[in-house]
Amino acid sequence: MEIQLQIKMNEKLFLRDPVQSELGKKIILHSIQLIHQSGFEAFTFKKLAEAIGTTEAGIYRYFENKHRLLMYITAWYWSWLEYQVAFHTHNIQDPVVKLKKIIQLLATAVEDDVATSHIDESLLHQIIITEGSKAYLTRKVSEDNKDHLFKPYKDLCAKIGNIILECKPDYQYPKSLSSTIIEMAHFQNFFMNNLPSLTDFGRSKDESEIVNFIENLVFSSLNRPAKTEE
Amino acid sequence: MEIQLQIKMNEKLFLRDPVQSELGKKIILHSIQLIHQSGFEAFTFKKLAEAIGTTEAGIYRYFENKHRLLMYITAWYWSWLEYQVAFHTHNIQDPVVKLKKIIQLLATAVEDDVATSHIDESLLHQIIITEGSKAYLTRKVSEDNKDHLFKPYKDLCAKIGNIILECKPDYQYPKSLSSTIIEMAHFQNFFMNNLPSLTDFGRSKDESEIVNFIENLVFSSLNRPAKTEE
DNA sequence: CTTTAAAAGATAGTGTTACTATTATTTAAA
DNA sequence: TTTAAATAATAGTAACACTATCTTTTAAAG
Repeated sequence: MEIQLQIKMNEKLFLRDPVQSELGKKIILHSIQLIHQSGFEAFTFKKLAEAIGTTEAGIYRYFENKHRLLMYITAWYWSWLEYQVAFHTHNIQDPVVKLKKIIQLLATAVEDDVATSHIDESLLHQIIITEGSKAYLTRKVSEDNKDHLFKPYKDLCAKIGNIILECKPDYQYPKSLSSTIIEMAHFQNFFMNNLPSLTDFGRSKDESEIVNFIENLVFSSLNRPAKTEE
Repeated sequence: MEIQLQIKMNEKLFLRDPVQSELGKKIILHSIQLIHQSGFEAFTFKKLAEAIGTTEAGIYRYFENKHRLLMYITAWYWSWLEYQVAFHTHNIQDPVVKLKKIIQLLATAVEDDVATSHIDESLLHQIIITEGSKAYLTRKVSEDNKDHLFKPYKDLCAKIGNIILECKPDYQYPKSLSSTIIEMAHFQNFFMNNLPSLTDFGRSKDESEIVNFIENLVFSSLNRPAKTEE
């Protein structure tokens, strides 16, 4: 049985749909590899074109510029992750168990998903950790947001927020806690590997400790006894 | 009484010390203004030179490139904030009160500090929210880290970590919680203003709600009853 | 099997960015 | 008053971020 997973992307993310052609798929595949290798700053359409064996102009027919390409791959990642979440939490009743599963999915290295041949999810995960926030930390956020380019991220955040509310219906900050979980899963990973003294996992470099930390944080808050102290 | 606050910066951050000359101070002042106006991506040494009334080559005598300049102003900010923390928590005994004060300092807009004439801290605070993480989210982190360029950030993180331990000596993740507080104070602010659906403060756009959220999160964790549930 | 259109490839060109180098002028200390 | 340091002025280069145009290939439609 061979199943190919297709994620429908917002059309504003590209000029020509990359999944519709060989060249398009090569662009995605190689841009992930190149960005992973040398980082987004050093990544250029020229290098990408050389890696693929096409020309700069060829890439520009698919993506307006490299920032839009980054937007595309991050949006793809969040969509894919939402699918992963749906898949792995399916049939789980207890919202606490669900939420733990989600934290684990967020904070743990992913394996390459065979259902998407032109994308290496484990590389992508690494990229999102380092480059993901650059997709929105720009002056064009609001503009990009109006084009709904962050919808996958927001959908995932909303979904996690709802599960948080299932755990504790009167919790006041489901969305903020949700975005905190997402961001911290990545930031703590980046810090652990690059600025270890900002974390408590610098020695072990063990992702499961990030899971423990986030679980501790989240469930302390959600299991908190009704207002007495403070 | 007029007191000027001087922060000693790591010499690797610059080629020529900007606080030692008028031109240098202008570079800092105007770069903060320009980055605040149009963002770090759009910021160039040419524009900066024009704004100051000098030449590109003039700027290059002070800073190797614009990334180093960003490193400089972020490092300056964290040093200044550590001083603020020391100042505002001085004479406070209760570590919980201290920690609350720190959360408030991190998450709340700062007023311009008159003791530093060439720097507008309120603009700087805005810059750090949007551009701060770009200082370390690069391929050069480890290299920059070896030059101790992140020391101010790490010092602040360690300081907060110690106060966390004062609150709860057996807490397992003081450093991770500390970096989480710092990052979330900024990220939730960015989200609140730019991608409000990722937070629960999109309506009010009230910074004090960020303070409440972070306090809730932190003190749930620190007041957590000794292992029983979960 | 041929026409036609779309996609891709090849090539060239432009303005901007990120620098480096050189020389002249100002300023400020010896 | 000399001298050195800092600054200003100017020029130049390689890479980057595009845009334009034209030709060839490919693939669908008639």
